[in-house]
Amino acid sequence: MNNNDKTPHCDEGQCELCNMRTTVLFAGIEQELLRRIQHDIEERHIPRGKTMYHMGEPGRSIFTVRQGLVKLLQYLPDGGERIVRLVRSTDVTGLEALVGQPYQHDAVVEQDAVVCRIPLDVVRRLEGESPQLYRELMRRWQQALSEADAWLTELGTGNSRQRVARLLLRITNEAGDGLCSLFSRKDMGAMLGITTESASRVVAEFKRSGLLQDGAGTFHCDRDALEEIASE
Amino acid sequence: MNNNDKTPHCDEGQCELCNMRTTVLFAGIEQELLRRIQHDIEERHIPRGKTMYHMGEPGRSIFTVRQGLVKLLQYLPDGGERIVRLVRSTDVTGLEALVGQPYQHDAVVEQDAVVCRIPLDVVRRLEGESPQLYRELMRRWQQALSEADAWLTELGTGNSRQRVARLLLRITNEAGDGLCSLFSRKDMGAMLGITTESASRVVAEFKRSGLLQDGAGTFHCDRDALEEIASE
DNA sequence: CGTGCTCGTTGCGTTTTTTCAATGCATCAG
DNA sequence: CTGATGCATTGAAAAAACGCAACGAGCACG
Repeated sequence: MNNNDKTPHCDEGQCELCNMRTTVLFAGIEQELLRRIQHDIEERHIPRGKTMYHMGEPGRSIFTVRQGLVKLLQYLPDGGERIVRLVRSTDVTGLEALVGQPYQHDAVVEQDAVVCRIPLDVVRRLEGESPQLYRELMRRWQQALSEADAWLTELGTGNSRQRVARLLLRITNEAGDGLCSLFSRKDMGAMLGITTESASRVVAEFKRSGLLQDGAGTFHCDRDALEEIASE
Repeated sequence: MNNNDKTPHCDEGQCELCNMRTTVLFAGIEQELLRRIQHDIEERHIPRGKTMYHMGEPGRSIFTVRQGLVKLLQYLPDGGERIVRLVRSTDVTGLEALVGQPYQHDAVVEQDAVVCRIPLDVVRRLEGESPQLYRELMRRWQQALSEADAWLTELGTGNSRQRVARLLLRITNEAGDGLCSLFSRKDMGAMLGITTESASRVVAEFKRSGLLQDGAGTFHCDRDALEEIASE
């Protein structure tokens, strides 16, 4: 169904050579162990708009994101959708599969992504041999939980100007230069619990007042001014 | 500082006899193992209003809740507070301690609680001997995460009538009889991201229209009507 | 080149929520 | 008993957000 770009195993570099080896899930796993499982790990290049997995589907794999950005969606009784989390480089998603649950979200690629799909039974095999992995999994879980809490506290409270400001601060957080690429107004609304129009109005206002400067695909944020708004 | 009611070890029943043994964290742990650690597990009776642990404190224990209800609080830049999750019977909280993080919330008792405090090193000892425990911990983590997502999707979206209705459905969920004890309007507001007054207005309206019937401390909810409102 | 489509923006009237203030009720200490 | 305190409720005006519609820019497609 998804005719994504698949490769049977990492071809840009074996897992043991993977540039993210020290930061991602398998940090601390012995090379020897890693070599044995790398053929079962499938690297996928997934373009914007594609769905990695669907809510309710039985979870047979977990995914580490190497590049790009993935949004996790849940749905309201009335059909509206809400983005509950963003998954980016070095994050893991689909962890619910590990405890036998179906996927809890639709995972939709927001920026072209490269992910590694790790089948459940591979994780199981590793678990048995490397208690390190447990520690690493727990860290990921806690990270997701922290993210969820922050999402609720920062992005789900206050008026729409504050929410948009906090969102902008959050997505420019990593790079200190205040640069970021913007989400669609619809997505912003779904993240902040406001309407598309409200998101648009605030963004437009920020642009007009120079807080947000357009620049070839990416924007530049006046972080100081935004922090002012975010915490007033 | 907290002069809570402490007992050095479970006195109402040893852990191996604990009535919740099959449902809580140690489900599946061998009796023999359990016997060796039970003296390090401290049962606490904590009255309403007390704080189990504070945000930012180094996490040295995790807690299983046996009775009562605990709310997890986070704070906004402007000083406002937000309730991000509720912890109740058979739930575990303070898991962030397991990955070396300070507590992420203030944990405040909402209904008189009985909790078991499990020091980190006890968990560590068990981890080494019983891989079962990992499975169980992951389940808890996932549960907290699901709860956080649902909180965001259900309680953080829609107008105040819908939010209150969903909250009521949620807290009457377990018992099918539609009975529940109500939170203060302030807490409801902090859970739903609305003001105390808005929460009060909606509750008062529900009472007037018979959706919510007062009855000696607890209330009775018309779940059908509430579902109607929640999903309109 | 025109057509249809999506998306961001903006206007405008309506609805919802907030904010500030006042009132009533219960509890508790002295 | 009495005054203080905390909490729920309610009113009224102001502020914020929504819902709907219109418009224009950009883009793919035939």
